[in-house]
Amino acid sequence: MFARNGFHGTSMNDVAEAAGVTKPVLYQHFDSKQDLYMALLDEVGNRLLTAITKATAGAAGGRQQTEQGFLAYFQWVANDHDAFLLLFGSRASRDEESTHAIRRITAGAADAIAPLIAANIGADHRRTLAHGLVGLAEGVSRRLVELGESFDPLVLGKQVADLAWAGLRAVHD
Amino acid sequence: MFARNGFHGTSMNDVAEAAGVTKPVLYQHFDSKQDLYMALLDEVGNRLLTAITKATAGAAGGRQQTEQGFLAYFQWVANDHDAFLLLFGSRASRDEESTHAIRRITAGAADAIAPLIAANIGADHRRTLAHGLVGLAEGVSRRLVELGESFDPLVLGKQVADLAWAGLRAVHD
DNA sequence: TGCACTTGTTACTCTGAGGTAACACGTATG
DNA sequence: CATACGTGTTACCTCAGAGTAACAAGTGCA
Repeated sequence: MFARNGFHGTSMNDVAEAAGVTKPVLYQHFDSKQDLYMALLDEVGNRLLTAITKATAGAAGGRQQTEQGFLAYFQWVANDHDAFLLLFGSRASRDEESTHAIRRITAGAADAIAPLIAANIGADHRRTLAHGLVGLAEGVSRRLVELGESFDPLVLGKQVADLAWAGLRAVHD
Repeated sequence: MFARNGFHGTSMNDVAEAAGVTKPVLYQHFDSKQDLYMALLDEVGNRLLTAITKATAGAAGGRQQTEQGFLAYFQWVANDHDAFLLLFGSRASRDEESTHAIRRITAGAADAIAPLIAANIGADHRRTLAHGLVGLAEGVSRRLVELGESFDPLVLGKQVADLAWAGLRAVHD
């Protein structure tokens, strides 16, 4: 519900009805709407980070890691469009608290990417580009998900990794 | 106000107060809060699109266009952080209508980028990568703006254009 | 001076939705 | 059978905030 209609577009009654219960039941498990939303963000975000971390850890060499990392990302998206929309969709409205939660996720993804970037540039420059590559995957995914198109993560991962890897080899201070 | 606190985090009283008037005055100019918000999105978005279009039109050759395009983007961001946050910040909550408005902007930016991509790939693949590059610039900017860091658009544009251009030369079907 | 018009303000209505109090129903336990 | 408890529901309270009605105050024109 949150993924598709946003935080403010989803009432606790909506959530309760979708869960097949009534509102007070929700409040037995979560202190507030915000609390429920945060739990959801954390859950979904951690799944993404875990997938990426595992994928890059299990690959040898920068190029392999790049491909596996993007592959894991796009598999995560393809596997659960709603999860992507919840974190990165345009409906995801955020207050102070959830903004931090999302920032933690993107920063985590960037941290996984940063080491892949040529070492002959400054740390700050590298972090900046790392966040750019996270945005690259996000931009690609948003278009496909919001248009409702299905896609092959294998193909997409390869295509985007090609661009990213070649780009990363070219950067310098 | 909308850029910093989001649509739902900003009341019409807030807007009115910031404008030095009272609420009914706003309703003499705009039919509804939504109407005001949409006018703002359109205004700001068109400024971005115009800047990019002009920049790429005035450049000769793909590489030049790439650099000038990203430069224009980052100049727009550096010049008005709030404008960026309004369209792409994490606080930007969006209903159906504003989502379309934003999509029009990103699609417009992608359209300006798409022709730069090597022609030996399918049109769909090209559009996908174009949206990815828009996301690239967005990801880079979001980090810098939300961290409140100031930056030099000239340097940043060059760095990102280097990555993008090298990446674009490497893509194939 | 007096009337119409523009432009603003104060003070109100009303609805959506978050959150809660009180109550009903099924099930283990003495 | 009766009591206590867990788990759910209905029905309510409350309040922020969008939108409006009624009213004040300055300004051009006869």
